[in-house]
Amino acid sequence: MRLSTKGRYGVTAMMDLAIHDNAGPVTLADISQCQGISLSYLEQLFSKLRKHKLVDGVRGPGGGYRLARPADEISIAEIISAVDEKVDVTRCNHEGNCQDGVRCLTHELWEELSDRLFNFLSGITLAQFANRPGIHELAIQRDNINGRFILARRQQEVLQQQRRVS
Amino acid sequence: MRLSTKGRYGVTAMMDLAIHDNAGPVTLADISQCQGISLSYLEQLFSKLRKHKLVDGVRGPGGGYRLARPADEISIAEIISAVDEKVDVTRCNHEGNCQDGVRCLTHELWEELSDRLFNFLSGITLAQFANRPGIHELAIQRDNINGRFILARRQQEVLQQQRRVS
DNA sequence: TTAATTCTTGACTAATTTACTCAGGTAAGA
DNA sequence: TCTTACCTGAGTAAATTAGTCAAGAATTAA
Repeated sequence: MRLSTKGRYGVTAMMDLAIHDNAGPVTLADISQCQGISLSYLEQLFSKLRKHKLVDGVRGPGGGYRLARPADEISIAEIISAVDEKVDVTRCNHEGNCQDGVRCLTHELWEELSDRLFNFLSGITLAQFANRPGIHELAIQRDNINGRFILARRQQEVLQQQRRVS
Repeated sequence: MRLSTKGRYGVTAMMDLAIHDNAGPVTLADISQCQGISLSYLEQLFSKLRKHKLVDGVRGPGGGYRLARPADEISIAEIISAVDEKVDVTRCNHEGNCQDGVRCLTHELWEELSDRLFNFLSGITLAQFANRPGIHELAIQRDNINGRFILARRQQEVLQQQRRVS
């Protein structure tokens, strides 16, 4: 179990998707502007999220990313381990090289702590954050104020249709 | 909240101290050999642990480090934040520069998750690992087999006394 | 008192990871 | 066909990690 800013970026970006889940795909450019993360860096993160089947990419105009599964089936632990890429296999690989028993001992204790942490984060889903009362409305409202995102896009569509008619 | 190998080193080293707590100070050289961490790197980690009042250093022959408080009053969260040195203040510092409300929104959600994690780790103490039935006996036994640590040091003292007598 | 031991501090460095840039692709819709 | 936006990979600057080296201070044992 590891937790760095990389994991935080992954989780916050996924929260963003979850909040806008029912309003079409979200572009990385939007997330980039909102969260202050470089676009290409996000592309790398989402490449991993895609490979781990956590998001679906939708190409072409109007495309972007959406959650691959319902928000209540995606845990924080999944996101972090997808992005942070577990490393660091314990040096004592249960062979002859672990000559000192006490190392193994504290290793075992650490493994247990790590497991507890993972289980804790497995029990927390995106939905617990996205579906809280008021959050969704607040998001739409704020998007609207800033004149971007999905609502802004819808407005553009309306404008284009009006032009076509006239 | 962050969690890297540095934090793991800190926690496992502290577990080591907790296990040997009632048998005098533990030297960094011992921990270094047991855990496979370089001595000087441990010195840096323990410098931080000392500044955060988690351990006491005992100088001179027979010295080493011991816990500054009982193991049941030291939480994992304390150790990690002492060693890992919280960084990364959120970019949106509640001033005018956070122009996009959605950023603030996901930031708040992240903060909440971070808090939950911290509270979880605050509820886990060193004692929960060190005081488990059998652990302590096992540690002594293994130390004995490897002929090092406190027991080995005691044996040396006995031998030296015998020399004095003869 | 002297020597050995062990903590304590600081400066410096190699390796790794993070965060980012650039530069080109490819698929899908208008 | 043109634009949009995903997708990929190579390369890079900055930060962090992990470690080395060297000197010094406190304490105990001889």
